[in-house]
Amino acid sequence: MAKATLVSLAESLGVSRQTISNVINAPHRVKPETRLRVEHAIAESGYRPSAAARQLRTRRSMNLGIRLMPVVDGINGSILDRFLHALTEAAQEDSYRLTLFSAATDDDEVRQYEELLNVSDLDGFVLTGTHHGDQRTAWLLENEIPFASFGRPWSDTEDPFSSLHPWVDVDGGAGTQQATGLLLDQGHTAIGFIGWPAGSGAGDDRRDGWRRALQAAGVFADQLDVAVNDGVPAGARAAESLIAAGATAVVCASDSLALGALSAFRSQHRAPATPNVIGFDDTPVAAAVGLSSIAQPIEEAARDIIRVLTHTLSGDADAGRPDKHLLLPPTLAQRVPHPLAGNGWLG
Amino acid sequence: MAKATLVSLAESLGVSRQTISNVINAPHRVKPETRLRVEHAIAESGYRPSAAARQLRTRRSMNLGIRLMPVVDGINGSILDRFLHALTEAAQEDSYRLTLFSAATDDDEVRQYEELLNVSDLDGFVLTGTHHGDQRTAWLLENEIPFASFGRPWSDTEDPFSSLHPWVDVDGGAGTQQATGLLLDQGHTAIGFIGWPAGSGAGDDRRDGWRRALQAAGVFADQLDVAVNDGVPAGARAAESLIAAGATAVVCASDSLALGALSAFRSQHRAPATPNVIGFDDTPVAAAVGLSSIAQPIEEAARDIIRVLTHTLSGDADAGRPDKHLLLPPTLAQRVPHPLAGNGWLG
DNA sequence: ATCACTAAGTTGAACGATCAAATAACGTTT
DNA sequence: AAACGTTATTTGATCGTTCAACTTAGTGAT
Repeated sequence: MAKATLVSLAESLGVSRQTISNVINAPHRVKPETRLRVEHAIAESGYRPSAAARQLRTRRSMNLGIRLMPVVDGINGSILDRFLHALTEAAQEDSYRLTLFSAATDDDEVRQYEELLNVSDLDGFVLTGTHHGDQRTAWLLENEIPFASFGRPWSDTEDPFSSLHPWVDVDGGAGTQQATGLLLDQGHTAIGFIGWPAGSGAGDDRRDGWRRALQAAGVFADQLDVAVNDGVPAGARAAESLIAAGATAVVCASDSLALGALSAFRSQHRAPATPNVIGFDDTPVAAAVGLSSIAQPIEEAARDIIRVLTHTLSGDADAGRPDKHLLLPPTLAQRVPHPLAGNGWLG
Repeated sequence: MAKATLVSLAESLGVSRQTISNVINAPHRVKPETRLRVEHAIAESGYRPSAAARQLRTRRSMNLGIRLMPVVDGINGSILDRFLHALTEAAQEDSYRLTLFSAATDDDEVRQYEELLNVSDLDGFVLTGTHHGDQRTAWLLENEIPFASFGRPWSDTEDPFSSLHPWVDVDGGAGTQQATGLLLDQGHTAIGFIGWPAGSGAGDDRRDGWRRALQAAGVFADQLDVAVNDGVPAGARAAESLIAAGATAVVCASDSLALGALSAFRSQHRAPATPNVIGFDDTPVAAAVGLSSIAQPIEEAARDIIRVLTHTLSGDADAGRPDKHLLLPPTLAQRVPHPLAGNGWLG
């Protein structure tokens, strides 16, 4: 038998196409009796509405685009995994779906926007990893494509809370500040920071948190600040230099770096009774070796991003509108390193 | 100005809509001169074809669905990341896009198929992690939905190479067999295997490879076979019991297990000069600690899956058809453990 | 009996592309 | 110059919905 459509179903039932459409999209408009009759016929015939026809008419695809970031490091990458998951589920709950695309660079990402909008109807985009002078947000704003970003718009001059596009971010600085505060409470004064080279927004923010905590405590430790590219070996080397400079504890911008640092402390037999290395992102590996780490509420962030984006898309009035800009607080996952853990992840 | 369509563009250019359509879809049919004129006008007007209208007419969405598996373990999860990436890129090259969805169980996955087919037009699905008695493949076949799976159809009675649906898989058994062979060559005879409880298809296949290698060498080692659920701690405990039983080397069904095993060997100071623990999947963490591991050609697998699936969808004749069933050989990434590595990942 | 209102259902007209068939333009051959 | 075969372009119909406007019937107030 031929594939069922609204018309074919309507004919066989003796009602109009619109009635069937109403059963699907606005059941309250149909008399319960006929509704049941139609619903039964739908199930019977295996009728499936054509999404294309609906999209053509309603001008909405219920599809959101998201870029799959290049795999950099299996350790930190796992948080992206969680994010993608939460995002998919949140979108699903609001009847949206996620369309993947991959791009090597930001420029490439913009090219992909163009391409995707040409061949696919996307209602909006989710951005991750915003940074200074981000070309992508500029392009999207200019072309009036709806989007929301995980990451605030980093700018030296403008207040992120007055930005034109919705965003959700985690207050990394508050996290490192809290972590540093904890180490201070435990009696450490020579607390180092291992982070990334300046300019990355999120990285600078994390460094600032560490600095703020020390300043508040009246401790001067600017010389205990190291900037390296991410990775376990780099973290170990950085920690070695910090130990040589007298550091007794470190806060790190990532778990990869922290894992290296932990290893450095252990191999120098400088491990105190209480945890003295704190990582960032609370990855599974951190949990496995008992590394304390700053945990981002990533699932919550994903839900908020979807909420704020779908709200923009639904075009509702501002009444009852969720906040367009959200800065979520991280939490500190405190752990006691396993007695054997951390010794020699990679020298 | 209003949004440009084929008709509005055609009018302003003094040509017919079909000519513009041809410029986009079959440029060779249009006189170079007019083609340039049209192309210029397209760029000028910022015209974007409506994907929905095209889909409605052509009855193809160029969209493939893929389920995002639950995050289980940051270590083994990273291979899924690579797979998803490669799949996205391969799809992109063939002008297909990937639509994500998540499902907690297989039953749930089938429900999602239903739902997705109702609200979204998907041309097909990519399945991962096939297993014995897989409900999903059965449902998809019954409803005549095109799909391809990463993972052969596991069955005790039927030959996977005569299965009705296309699949691509990696010959895990060949990998563990080769790995075991290498350990035999190095003089080990008491070689253990740490794998998962029977029934998982891929897991059983890996165990079989180990067994085949030992049988071929005339070694009997059935008592050195341990089945545990995946994880670093479980691997460590399993290795301890194997060491107690006299094992001098182990092959593992995953890097998580291998990491635990490496740790167990080190903490018992039983580390020989040559690597005696071999993992599976060649994850970034394995690379970081210098763990030898069986590497799946995951990018190649992804490309092959897309190729075979898109071919099915294009409906071309069997001539020039790629193989519907592909079993790819893994490779062994041999590494020398870092002197400090592996000591106490988690006892 | 009239009017206003709501509820239930119908109908014509889009939405914006592609397919298939028809026509126009053009150089070649007879 | 007529007939022919390509190539270039146009036209009519169609894909399957939803929107907006319309009919019809039923309810209750005036």
